[in-house]
Amino acid sequence: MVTNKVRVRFAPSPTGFFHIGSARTALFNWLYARHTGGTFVLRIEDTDKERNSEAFLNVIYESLKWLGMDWDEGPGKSGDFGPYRQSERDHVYREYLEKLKAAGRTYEKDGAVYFKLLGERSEVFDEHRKKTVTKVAAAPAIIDDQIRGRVERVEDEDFVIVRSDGNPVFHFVNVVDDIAMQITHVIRGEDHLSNTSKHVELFKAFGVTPPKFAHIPLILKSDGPGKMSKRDRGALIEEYQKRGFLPEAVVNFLCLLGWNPGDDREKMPVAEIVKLFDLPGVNQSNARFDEKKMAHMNMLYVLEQPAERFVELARAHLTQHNVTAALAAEPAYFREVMLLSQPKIKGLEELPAYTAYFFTEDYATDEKVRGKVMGKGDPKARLRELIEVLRAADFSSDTAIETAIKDLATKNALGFGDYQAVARLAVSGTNVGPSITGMFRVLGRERVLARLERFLAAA
RNA sequence: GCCCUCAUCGUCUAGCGGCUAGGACGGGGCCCUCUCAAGGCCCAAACCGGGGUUCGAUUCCCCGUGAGGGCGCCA
Repeated sequence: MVTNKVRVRFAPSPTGFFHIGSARTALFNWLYARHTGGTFVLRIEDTDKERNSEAFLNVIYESLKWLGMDWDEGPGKSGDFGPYRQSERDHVYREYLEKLKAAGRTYEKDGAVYFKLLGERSEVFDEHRKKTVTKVAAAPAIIDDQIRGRVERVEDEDFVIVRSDGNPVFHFVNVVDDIAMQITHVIRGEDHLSNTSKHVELFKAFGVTPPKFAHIPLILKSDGPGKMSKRDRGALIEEYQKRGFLPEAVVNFLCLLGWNPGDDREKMPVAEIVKLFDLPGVNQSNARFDEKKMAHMNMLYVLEQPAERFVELARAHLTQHNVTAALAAEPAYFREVMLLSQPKIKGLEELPAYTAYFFTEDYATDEKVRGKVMGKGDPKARLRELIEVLRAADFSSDTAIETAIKDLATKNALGFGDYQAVARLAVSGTNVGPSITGMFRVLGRERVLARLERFLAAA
């Protein structure tokens, strides 16, 4: 069965947490598959038995699902090219190894199987590795790269394809599976570019035309030298999930690291990205990770969430973080508090602190703010006036409350702010929060009056 | 050390021989305003260096320099 349909694969190895760089590689593969109407294959490269773990494997599945990258073939899916875990494909590797042996392209040394390059051999002392190695004067491998153009590199040393313990190594299984799974485009990080000459030699040895390669730029750490590593802040996908980032914001941000639609657009729905994404649009230079820009993108998505979805997201986030006081509240009240907060926060992670005083009478008071607010005029007198007015005020809408306070201020030749500041301090303990009228309306008359009186008594 | 890749504001980037070098994040200022945000307007901020090619280079070529990657019986 030969088709010209695009088949791409994302081939992570479960040896660590799911990294932002891996996520973007997955994303570019997924986008390309969806853009071309091709097939997105998930293949697990778990040939290193020592370092693999099922826990990490689940993190990969969960992260991909969370980001909305569904795979067409792979673990948990049917497919004509399975199994999709390399640990279960030993028979395939054995079969392909025989082909290489039959072609006289292998030899054994120290119990390991080596792939034999074609060309003149000579012994050379390698300064870097401090040992003598056998160099092969091979013809350069041609890498047809969709992003970098034609790249030539000479592979000049035989390399191990099966370890002495019998397990095949990455370069070998990677190529074998790309052949067996009929992969048409290999989209991966630029850190693999130098290795690609090994892969090209293997493809040639199997008599197969190599797939198109596309080596995408790397993501560099935001400060300091080198590429992003798992220890860097912002490196782990599950961290974004925990912090309440919206997956569509993460996807949108990630796709902009090394790609752009060709114009000024940045915030785009994923369907639009799928429509516009193509390999020639991918940049060639590495990108530095910028947490602030990521946070900004997230805020844009928080702002535009429909009310019901936002409340749902908020509940999920507070549940994940065990914010019991909020979760115990009446659903209708919870909803009002969250919707009041939505336009004011940059991310879900602000929610617990931002809304705490709505769900407890035991909220802290910011002493710095207290000092500032209580030092101006006669705040206690204003509180007393406000309490009087609120006892009879209409609490059914923000504007009704606003009118009541404005009338009071006008009567006493003061401004709205003269009442707002002290009332906010009394009711929330801080100077940060939603509009005072919204706060009053949601908290309700009883709660507001109780808090104002309690504050006044203690002042 | 050898090999590969890359190079525009601090950062992400647009530009594909002729532009006042555009946008976004971040920073600064002003406006709006019940706090804090958000938002609106404005400002500062870049073509790594040197040679070519060309009437003309940010753009094409070469050399430096810088950055990143690879050189495992890891992936």
